Amino acid sequence: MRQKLPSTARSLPIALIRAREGVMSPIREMLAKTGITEQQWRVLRVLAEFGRMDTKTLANRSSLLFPSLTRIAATLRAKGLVTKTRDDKDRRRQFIEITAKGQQIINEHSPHAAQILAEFKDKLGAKDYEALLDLLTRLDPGANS
Amino acid sequence: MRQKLPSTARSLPIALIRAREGVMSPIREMLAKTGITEQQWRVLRVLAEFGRMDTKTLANRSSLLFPSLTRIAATLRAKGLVTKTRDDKDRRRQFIEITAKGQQIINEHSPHAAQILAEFKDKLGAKDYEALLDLLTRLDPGANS
DNA sequence: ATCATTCCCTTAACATGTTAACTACTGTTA
DNA sequence: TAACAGTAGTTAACATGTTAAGGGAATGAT
Repeated sequence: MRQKLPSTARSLPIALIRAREGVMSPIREMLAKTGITEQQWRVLRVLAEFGRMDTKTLANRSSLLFPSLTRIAATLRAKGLVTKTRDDKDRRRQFIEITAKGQQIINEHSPHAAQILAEFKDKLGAKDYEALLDLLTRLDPGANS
Repeated sequence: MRQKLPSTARSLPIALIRAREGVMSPIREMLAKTGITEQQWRVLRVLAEFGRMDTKTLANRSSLLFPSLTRIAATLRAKGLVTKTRDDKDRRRQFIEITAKGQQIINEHSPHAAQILAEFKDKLGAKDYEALLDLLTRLDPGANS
C-alpha cells in the first residue's frame, strides 16, 4: 500500500512536538526559579503523589527511560531532594523517596503550575481539554487502550 | 487563585510525552535501518517539501532550536545529504539544500513512514485524528491561534 | 550444587534539548 | 565615519534521550 506522507505542516509527530513546546514553555519558565529541570520536577511530583517506590515503577510513572532516571535520581539526591535505599529482600532493587526539602519545592510551586495548566484548559475549553487528553491516551501503548 | 495539580496520570505534559513516544516508537524503528535519526529525518523532509532555504526558516519549520540545527546540519553535511551555501548579499545567512542522495533517502522510506501514520489514523478514526491535530495546533503558540 | 537465564540497575557513547555567551556581519544614527 | 544596536549563526556547558553493553543479584532447570 503506497501512500503519501502528509505535509510537515500537518504531521502528527511534529504537531505533538509543537504542542508540547507550547505547554512546557511557561512551565519551564516557572521551574527556572526553582533550579530544577522539567524532568526533575516530574520525578518529584510522582514521588509526592504515590510515595516511596522502586526505580522501575518510578521510571514508568515519570515516563523516563532507565538511564535518564539513574542520572536524575543522582542529581536529586545530591540536592537533598530524594533519598535512595536498597531493598534487603531483593538486593538488586532500590527505593526512592522524596525528602521534606523535596516536598517543600512541590508544595511551593504546585499552585503556580496548576494555574498554568488551568489557563490551557480555559483556552481550549474544559470539554475539548478532556477530549484531547483522551485522544492522547489512545496513542499511548502503555495505556493498553 | 489556589489550585490543585492534576494527578500525574491525567497530566497534559505527561500525556503529550507518552503520545509522542507511542507515535515515534515505530517510526524510530523504521529509521534505524536508514542510519539517520528522527530529527535528521525531519530536517530532510522539510527540505524535500519546501526546497532550499535559510537556516532560520529551516529551524522553524523543523521545530528545532538553532543550536540543535547547527549540529544536525553539520552531521547531514558530513553524510553528504545536504549542502550549505553562504548568501552573497547578506553574508551572515546560510542556505541549506538537500542533495540527490538525501532526496533518495526520503523517496525510499516515505511510503513506509506514511503507512505507519496511516495506521494511527485508522486506530483513532479519521475524524478523531483530524480533531486531535486541530487540538494540538491550538496549543502551539507558533500557529498564532 | 551449578550454570545458564533473567532481572534491576548502572555506565558508556553519541545525539539532541536548553540556555547563555560569543563571533561575524548589517543597518542606523550621531 | 565611528559608535551603536540588531541579526544570523556558532560554540560552550550541562541535562536528557536513546541504544548498547556491563555488573551484581535472584531464579529456574539440570
